[in-house]
Amino acid sequence: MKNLTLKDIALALGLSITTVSKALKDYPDVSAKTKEKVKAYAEKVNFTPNAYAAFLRTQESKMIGVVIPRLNHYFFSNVLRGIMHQAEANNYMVIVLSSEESYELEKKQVAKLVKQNVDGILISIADTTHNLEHINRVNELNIPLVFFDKYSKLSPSPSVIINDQQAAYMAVNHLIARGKKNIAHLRGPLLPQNSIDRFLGYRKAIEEKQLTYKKEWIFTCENISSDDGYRYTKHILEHHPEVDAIFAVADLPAIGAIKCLNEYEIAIPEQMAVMGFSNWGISALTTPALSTVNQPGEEMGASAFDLFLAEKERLRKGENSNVENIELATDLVIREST
Amino acid sequence: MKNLTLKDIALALGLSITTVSKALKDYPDVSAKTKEKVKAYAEKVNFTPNAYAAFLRTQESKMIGVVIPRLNHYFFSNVLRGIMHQAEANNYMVIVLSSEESYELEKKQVAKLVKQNVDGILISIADTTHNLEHINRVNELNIPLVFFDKYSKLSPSPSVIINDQQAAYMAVNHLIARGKKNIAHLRGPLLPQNSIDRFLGYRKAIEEKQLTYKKEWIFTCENISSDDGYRYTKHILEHHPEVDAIFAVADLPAIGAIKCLNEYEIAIPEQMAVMGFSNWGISALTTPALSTVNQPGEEMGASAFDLFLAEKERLRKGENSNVENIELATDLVIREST
DNA sequence: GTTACAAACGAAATCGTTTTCGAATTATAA
DNA sequence: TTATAATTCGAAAACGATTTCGTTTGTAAC
Repeated sequence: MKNLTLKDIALALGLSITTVSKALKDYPDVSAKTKEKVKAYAEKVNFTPNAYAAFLRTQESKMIGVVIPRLNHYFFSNVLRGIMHQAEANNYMVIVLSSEESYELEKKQVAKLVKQNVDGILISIADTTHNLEHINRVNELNIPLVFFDKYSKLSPSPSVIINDQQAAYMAVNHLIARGKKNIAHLRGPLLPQNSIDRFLGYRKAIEEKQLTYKKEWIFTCENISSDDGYRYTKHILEHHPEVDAIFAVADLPAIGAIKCLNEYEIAIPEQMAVMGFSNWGISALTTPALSTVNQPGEEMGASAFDLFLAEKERLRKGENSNVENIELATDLVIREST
Repeated sequence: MKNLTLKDIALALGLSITTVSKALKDYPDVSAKTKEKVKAYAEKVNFTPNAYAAFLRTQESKMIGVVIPRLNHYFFSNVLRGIMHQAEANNYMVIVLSSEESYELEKKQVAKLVKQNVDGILISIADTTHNLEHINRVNELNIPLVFFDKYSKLSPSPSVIINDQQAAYMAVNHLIARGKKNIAHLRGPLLPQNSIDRFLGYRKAIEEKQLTYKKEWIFTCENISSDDGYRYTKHILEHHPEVDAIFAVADLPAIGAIKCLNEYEIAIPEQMAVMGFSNWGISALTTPALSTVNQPGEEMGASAFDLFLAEKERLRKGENSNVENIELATDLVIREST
C-alpha cells in the first residue's frame, strides 16, 4: 500500500539492497537474469526510488524552479505548459513561483528555489528588476539558469526569446500598409528589454517610411493593463484627433483601447486601427476581433527546458563553450481591428 | 557560498551537530546561552536545514501538490495565488500539475504527487472524472486531500466550494427581475457537480416563477469554450427567436454569445440579455460588459490550504471527528449585458 | 563524603538511495 | 591440478537532519 523501498524488494527477492539498486540502473556487474527478475518485480509493485533519499547521495533533486511575473497571464500560462510538458518527458518536477512583477519578491523566490536545491531555474524577470545580483548569485553557485521572454542583456545566461524589435516592426508596417499615417504607441514600462525592443521596432518602421514620429504619441503603460489602454486612448481621442492607429505593447491595453473606442463610437479600423501583441485567447473575442502578434508560448517553454538541460551539461563538463540563445519566430494575426 | 549544513555550524561554534540541531528547534535541554549563540550564527549565515535530509527522518516533505483542470484559466490562476500565498506563510512549497480536464491525466498526476511524497493534495477534479479510485487510494495512504471548486459527492474528503445552485438561482432571478421570460441555459458537461448545480439553480428559479422551462433551451457546452457559446447562440437565434436571455455556465461561453449577438446586431440587453459565471478579468472588457457571478478565487485557495492543515492534523491525531467543508459566498456583478 | 538529581551536552542510530571496494563464485588458462 | 581472470554479488560508507538515550558536570541534601 505505502511506498516501497529497495529494502522491501531486496527482501522479497532474496537479494541485497545493492544488487537491486544496481539492477534497476543497469550496472554491468549484475547478471542479465537478475536484472530481469528485479525489473519485473519493480514494475509489478510500481516501484520508484525515493527522490529525497536519492538527492542526499546524488545532490540532484530532479526539480526545477520557474519564476514568472504573473500567474494569471495567458502567455505565461502557455509557456508553463510547454515547460511542464518537457519536464515531464524528462522526469523533472516543476515548482512555479510568481514574482508579481516585483523585484523584491523575485529575489525572495529565487532564494527559496536555491534553498530547495532545485537543479535549475527558468525565469522571466519582473518589470521592476533593475539589479541582477540574485541572478549572479545563482550563477556563482553553478546552478543552471535560463531566461525566457523577459531577459537581461547584462547576464550571460542562456535565453529563449522572440525578436521583439522585428515583430513590432512587422506589426507597425502592417498598419502602414493599411494606409495609416499617424500611429500612436502604447508602450510598456521603461526597464524590460521587450518593451524597449517593441518601441524600437515601432520607431524604426515609422522613421523608415518617413511618417511623423511624435513623443506625444508615446504612452507608457506601467501595468500593461486594459485600464492603461482605456485611459490613454481616451486621452488620444481628446487631445490628438489626428492619430489614426494605435500599436499597443500587449493585448490587454489594446483591448482597453477597443473598449474606449466602442464607447466613443469610433469606427474600427476605419477611423482608428488597433494592433495588439501576444495573441491572447480573448483577443479573438472582442468586437471587433483584435489583430495582434502571435507569440509561440508553449514552444518557448519547451525550448527553455531544453536549454536548461544543455546548460546543466555545459556546467557539469566545465566547458567554457558559449551559452546557447534561441530566438523564436513570430507571426502576425490579422483580424478585424486593422 | 554553497548551502551550509549543521556540521558546518557545529564546527564553527565548537559544538556537536546534535546540540546545534536542538538549539535551532528550541529543545529544553539546551542552555539559553547556547541557543542564542547558535541562532545568531545561523541567522548570520542564512542557514536553513536541508529539506531532503529532514524528510528522510520526519517523513514530512513540506510540499503540497495541486491539481487543476487547466493552467490558463483565470479563476484557477486566482485560486492558485491564494494557495501559494497561504503555503508560503506556512513554509510549504507547491507543485502545480494540470489534468487538462482529462481523467487519465488526472490519475497520473495524482500518482506522481504521491510518489513525490507530498504532504497533501489539493485538487479540483476534471470534467471527465467519473471514477474516484485514485482519490480513494490517496485516502488509504492517509495523505490529506482537499477538494476545491470541483469536487465529488462520492468522496468523504473535505472541500471548499461555493453554493453553485444558489448562485445560479440568484443570477437567473436577476434576469427575471429585468423582465426576461424565456431564458435559455448554456450548461456545462454532465458530470461535474458544479455544472449540475448551476443547472438546478437555473431550473429552480424558472419553475418557482412559473416561467416556461424547455429542454430545447438547454445546451451542453462540452468544452465550456467561447466557441460553444457562439455556436449555441447562433442556433438559438435561428431556431428559438422567442428566447430573450441567456444564462451561461461560465464567462467564456457567455462571451462567445455576446460575440455572436454583436455580429447579428442583436441589441444587448434589450433583445437578448446575457449572464455569465465566474467574473473573469475579461468579462468587464467586452462590449457590452458582461454581467456575471463573482467567485472568490484567492479566498477559495487560501481556505483550501487551511483545510489541508486541519485535515493533516485530524489524520495525525487519528480522530474520527467530521471533516470540514467550507462554502464561500458569491455575489452578482451587474454590468451592461443585463 | 556519599548519594540523588537536574542541567547541558554528545554519540550513535536512523531515514532510503547510491557507489566504492572487496569478497565470493565460476570459468578459463597453464 | 593450480593459478589466474572474469563474473556476480554484498558490506559498508556516505548524504544531512532528527531524536533517543547516555554521559558528564554541577548542585543540593543527608
